[in-house]
Amino acid sequence: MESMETTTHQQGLTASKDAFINHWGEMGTSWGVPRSMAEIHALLFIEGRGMCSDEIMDRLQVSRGNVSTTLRQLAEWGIVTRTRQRGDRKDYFEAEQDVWTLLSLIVRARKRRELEPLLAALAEAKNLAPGPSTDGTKAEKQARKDHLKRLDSMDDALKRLDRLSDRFIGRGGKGLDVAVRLLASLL
Amino acid sequence: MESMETTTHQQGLTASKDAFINHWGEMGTSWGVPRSMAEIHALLFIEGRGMCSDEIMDRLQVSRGNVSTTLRQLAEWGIVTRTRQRGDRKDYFEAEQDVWTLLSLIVRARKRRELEPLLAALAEAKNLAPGPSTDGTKAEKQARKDHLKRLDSMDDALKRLDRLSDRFIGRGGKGLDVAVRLLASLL
DNA sequence: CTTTGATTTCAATTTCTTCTGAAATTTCAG
DNA sequence: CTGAAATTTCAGAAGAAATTGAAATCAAAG
Repeated sequence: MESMETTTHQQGLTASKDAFINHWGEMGTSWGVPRSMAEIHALLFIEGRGMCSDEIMDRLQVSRGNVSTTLRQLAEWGIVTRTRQRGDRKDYFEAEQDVWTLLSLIVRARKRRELEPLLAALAEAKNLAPGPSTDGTKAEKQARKDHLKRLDSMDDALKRLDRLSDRFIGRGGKGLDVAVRLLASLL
Repeated sequence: MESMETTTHQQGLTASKDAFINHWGEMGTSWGVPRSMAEIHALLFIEGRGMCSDEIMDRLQVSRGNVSTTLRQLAEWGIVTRTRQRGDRKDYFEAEQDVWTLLSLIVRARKRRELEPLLAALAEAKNLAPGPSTDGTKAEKQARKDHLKRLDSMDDALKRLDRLSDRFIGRGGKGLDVAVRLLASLL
């Protein structure tokens, strides 16, 4: 019976999608991303087509407000694109389908939001630190020197990562892919 | 007046340390790390010496229970080392001082806790997905094929990252440093 | 073995984040 | 301009996560 087969397949397909969505949402929480945001993204990714807010609400059982806010953020980060279909007032959203581009966009957004402010903070901490003047006991001088060294080593490492991500993630999208293949090939 | 100079320097040093601790704690929260855990780590890093729980409690104003639990986790991840001084019942803790080793340890811990479970979840999702049998409409067959392709592309990318991190982060500690310099030199 | 000092555990609490839902706003067709 | 259909906003509710603190446990010294 043809339709029974089809039903079974559909069930499997849906179960597989659900599993993906659930786990992606779970992962989100441990990375500081709200579960529902990760789930909405996972849904759009795994469906691979434009969806409107009503469909998303129904499928994931989340509120309209949540969907609206979340989609705006995802769109800001470039992970999701808003499109409209002619003769239809609704907005449709679809997720970036290329995984490396997706990862690049995520890295880029986090770099902006978090790495850059941290670098600014390190600069501030360096400013506050006393310079290497000659007074104080020997131990005090050493302590000031060591402190600056710690700040510098942290600063150096993060700046290096910052520049690297500019290079390999900047523009295009395949940069990350290239970098990973390159590293892998160099053992 | 010598002691005044010294006082000023001490103040600057403390202010600089505090700034570092505060910002590191702030960063922690946006990466899903409890603020107090990030702060405790920052304190140990920036002091660069063994500290006992009482000193940490006093300095950061956090509870004994919190300090105990947090230090155990940091020690589990290898970011912090527990030591004892002879003739002293207290435990002393000090943080890894090499920044690249530190970053490696962080990446390793997150990989274990999050990347590996996600890879397992993807395998599960693949299992649940219907295979590419020939029945159903043309559109249905295509949908099954596309779905598997999405899961595979995600799986591929994450597995690649998983393997890379094994290579460059595994053992030692300087692997990350090498990888970053390598990439930077290759433009 | 007992005492003392330290650490661990965990239920209760507090704090912070996320989510909801309805009102306000915007958009567009007619 | 008007009204229908959609989106956005945001105050409050719900929920999740972090933190406390005190009791239980453990460990070393005597």
